[in-house]
Amino acid sequence: MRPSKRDELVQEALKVFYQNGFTATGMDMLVKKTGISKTSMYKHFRTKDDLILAVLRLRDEQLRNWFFRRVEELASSPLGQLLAVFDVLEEWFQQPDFQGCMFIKASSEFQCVDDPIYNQCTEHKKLMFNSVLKIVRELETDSGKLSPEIAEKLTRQLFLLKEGAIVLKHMRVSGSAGLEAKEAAVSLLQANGIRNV
Amino acid sequence: MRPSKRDELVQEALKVFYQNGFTATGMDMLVKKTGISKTSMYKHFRTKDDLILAVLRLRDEQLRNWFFRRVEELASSPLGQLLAVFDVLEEWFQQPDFQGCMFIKASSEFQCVDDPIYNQCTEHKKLMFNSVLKIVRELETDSGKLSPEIAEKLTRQLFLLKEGAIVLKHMRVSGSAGLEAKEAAVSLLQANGIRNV
DNA sequence: AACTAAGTGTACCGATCAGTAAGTATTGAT
DNA sequence: ATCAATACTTACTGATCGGTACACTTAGTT
Repeated sequence: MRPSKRDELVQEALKVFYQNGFTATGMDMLVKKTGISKTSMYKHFRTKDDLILAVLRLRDEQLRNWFFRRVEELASSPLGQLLAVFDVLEEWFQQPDFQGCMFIKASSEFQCVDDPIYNQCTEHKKLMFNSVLKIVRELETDSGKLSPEIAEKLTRQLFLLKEGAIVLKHMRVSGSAGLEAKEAAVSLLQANGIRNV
Repeated sequence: MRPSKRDELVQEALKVFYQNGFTATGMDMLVKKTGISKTSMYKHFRTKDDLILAVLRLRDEQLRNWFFRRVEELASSPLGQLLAVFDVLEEWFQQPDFQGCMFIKASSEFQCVDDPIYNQCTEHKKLMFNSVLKIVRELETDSGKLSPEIAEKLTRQLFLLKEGAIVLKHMRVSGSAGLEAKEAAVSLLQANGIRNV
């Protein structure tokens, strides 16, 4: 198999776009930073937007896999995993190269509703949401599982905390946004009658 | 006094930057959209970044004034105002030209910690935070006001909900993010022993 | 009438933008 | 050894970038 230039390009482009922004990063800068020739880039991707889409696909895979693998490493019960979500969030924030959520940032630069880049960003968030929802559905109350409606509502509320934490951490408004979100999450779980929280 | 071209420029530039992004909007596009000559622009602002800073200053003033005036119109008690924060948030989301938070987006494009634009964005968030904090400090529990530490912690949690709602609304992940945030806020207030919520 | 402040249009600067063309070097499989 | 795929270098396109130079108009003040 090929550990090809293409993958190498996408990986490096991810770093540059993440740190420098999408519009602000020119293809010539990518040539300089990756050492890959422009001809070669355009053989793999027809346009810059196509490259960005590939970068976002990689990031989606990377982040979701890493995130929920860590969650599973930290806890096995549904309740434990749900709380671990916020611990992993904080882990992410503490990484030295943390610069916010790539998808929030990309959707800030490509806001048009029918832009494929914008839509890929929303798709990522929906996938993250569904992964959290899956955990919430397994939670135990004193009277068994949550109703589907309550589970969805609770997940939406927890998701608000998560996204807010990402933004406020990136904007340096809050130093420990992950932990604050976790505390708030505990309150929300208790308010919904979750056992043993 | 002059209702001058300068103000006109900043107001129009705000709209264009908001809908189209900062880096993606060139000065020539601003000429086209505002009808103001480039010479004139550069007589008022030395650089594009200076113009952006002026735009953000205007936006900060506009948004904060509007937001908390609406909050005061909707309720007079501290508890009522705090809940009204999320109603006003939802009002904002329902405006047809809503395109997310200008400061979150600007800080996505200008991420460098020592960039004046980035710093003005964080400043706006801190001002918003302090305004909410001021309300929280007036809340009544069964045993009087909240301790300063609890008040700050609660405000941070509510702020997470607010920022999360902005992002998820902008990314069309949640259709009624303001109301969801409000429900979550109620739970957090109850969890902190606030009276009559 | 003379002066000033604030605005305009046009043309330009060098740099960079996304993307292409043409020709050459490197590589691995057969 | 040959062949084809892949990547390379260099140079280029036309458009646009942020920003400037210069000559002109307009309006208000004195």
